[in-house]
Amino acid sequence: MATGRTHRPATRSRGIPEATVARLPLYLRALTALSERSVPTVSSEELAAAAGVNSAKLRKDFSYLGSYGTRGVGYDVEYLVYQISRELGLTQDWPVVIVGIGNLGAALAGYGGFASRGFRVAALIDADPAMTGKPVAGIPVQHSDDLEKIIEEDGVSIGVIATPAGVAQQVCDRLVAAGVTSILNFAPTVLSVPDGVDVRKVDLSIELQILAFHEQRKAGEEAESEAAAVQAPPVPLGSAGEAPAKGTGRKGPDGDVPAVMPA
Amino acid sequence: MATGRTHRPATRSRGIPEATVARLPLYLRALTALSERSVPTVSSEELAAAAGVNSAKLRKDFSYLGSYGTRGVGYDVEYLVYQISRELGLTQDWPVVIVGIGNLGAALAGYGGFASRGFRVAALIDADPAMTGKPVAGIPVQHSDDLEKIIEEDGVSIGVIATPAGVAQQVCDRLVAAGVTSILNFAPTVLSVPDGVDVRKVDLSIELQILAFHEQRKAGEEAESEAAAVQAPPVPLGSAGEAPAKGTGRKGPDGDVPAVMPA
DNA sequence: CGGTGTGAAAACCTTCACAGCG
DNA sequence: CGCTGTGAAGGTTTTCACACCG
Repeated sequence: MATGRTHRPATRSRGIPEATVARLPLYLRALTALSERSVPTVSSEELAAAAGVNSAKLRKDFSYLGSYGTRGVGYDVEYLVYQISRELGLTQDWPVVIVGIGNLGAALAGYGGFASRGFRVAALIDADPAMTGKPVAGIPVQHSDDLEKIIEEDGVSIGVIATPAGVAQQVCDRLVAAGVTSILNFAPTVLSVPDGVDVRKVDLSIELQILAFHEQRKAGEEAESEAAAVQAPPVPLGSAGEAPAKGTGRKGPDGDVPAVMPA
Repeated sequence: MATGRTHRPATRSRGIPEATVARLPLYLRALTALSERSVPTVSSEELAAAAGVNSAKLRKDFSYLGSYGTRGVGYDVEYLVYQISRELGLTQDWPVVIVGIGNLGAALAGYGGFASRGFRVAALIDADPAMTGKPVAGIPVQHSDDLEKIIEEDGVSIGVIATPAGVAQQVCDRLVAAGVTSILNFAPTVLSVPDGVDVRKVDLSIELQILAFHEQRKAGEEAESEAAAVQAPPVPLGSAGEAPAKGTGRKGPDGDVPAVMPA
């Protein structure tokens, strides 16, 4: 998912696997909840359940951070919260800019979990002059002409792109040129960035499509055995099939199966 | 990421790796763009670039679907669009309900990429009576009392949860009880669901934390060599320590390293 | 005894590199 | 000749299972 560098031959040791990094926030959330309920210690089994993973994975993950547990007892909640926060870099605060204050951008600006964990919305930026000055979630929107100035003045290194897809790459380029090195992209486009810049994307439509895939499969499962009919093997028949139509459409490559390409 | 089942010992063949499934939507998007520009064929190299992956991976991915390319030429764009759509189950349309019409829910309701690829917002549901009947993105909000009725009448199998974390599990339970078998969760909670139900989550805060981790590492890289000072090894000294205190910030815990657990 | 920490095995995913087809 | 399709190699992640410690 992350694009830029991420490799680096591991100078000495200090190499936490990416998969583990991606789970640390989950653990942290579960631990924070425990902490709020003043639970002093927790076992890998309990914590794993709360985080929705299995305990072997959790223990292995923690083993990359160091030996922070007590055998026969479990983990000290407060202590672990602190260690994970530190590992994730959440003991410092990260100013963040959000570019593109439409529906989504506004929702993000108002998102609580944002401020809670070390992130601070340093600025909201939009290209629409009509938005300039209007407060969204208590923060006045600034015009995108000032993007570079804002980034530099505030020392922002993380940018969130919530613009339409069409302008996302331009916005990205400007952010990067101004010094941003991590980008969270909500626009449905592939961003290209120079080495050393990380991009993560969040795409509703992709998530839904993945769900649809599994959903479809569940439906097919009922009629399971060998009835290789509607959407099965990669060669035979040449029945109907009816191709797409609208958002995509054109004629309708219909012979469905290989053999010869339509067009 | 997906929670529920996903395993199943692969009854016969028909096993597209999860990682591949997760990329199909990306390919589809890139292909759709090419299709709109009336590009007839594309090579694995070109398509891979457009989708932001490398070409070997793309070819391997496609090989799980079948042999849809032409050696020496490439892939027929229209044909591939259709094959991938079919594989993902996008040739049928999927009614979707969105529960929780706050800022985020409203943004999702208005999201274009939604309707475009086979998904149809069948209903918007919110617990606030003041919202009931109010149109959001052209669709009137319905009250959550009617949740079960809506799901059943429309044959909805995909639900999107955009409620506050506190009620997400209850909403999830009701959705599942009413027949939903795929859930996209935007609330920052781990949902537990019975076997056979898929959950995917989207969590802004987690994504930001992952970025922060890499960002922090970049910063540390500048002072690289062996100056094992600030955030290094897992054993020595035993200075301050000072556990955190809720929100995040407080003093400036700096003694930093382990040795003894605070608490 | 109970639960962590971890080698070793298994599963999964990516990349390489090239045979083979159009 | 050019590009797909794919075995095989290499890497990463997950799971197992148990030694070891409090």
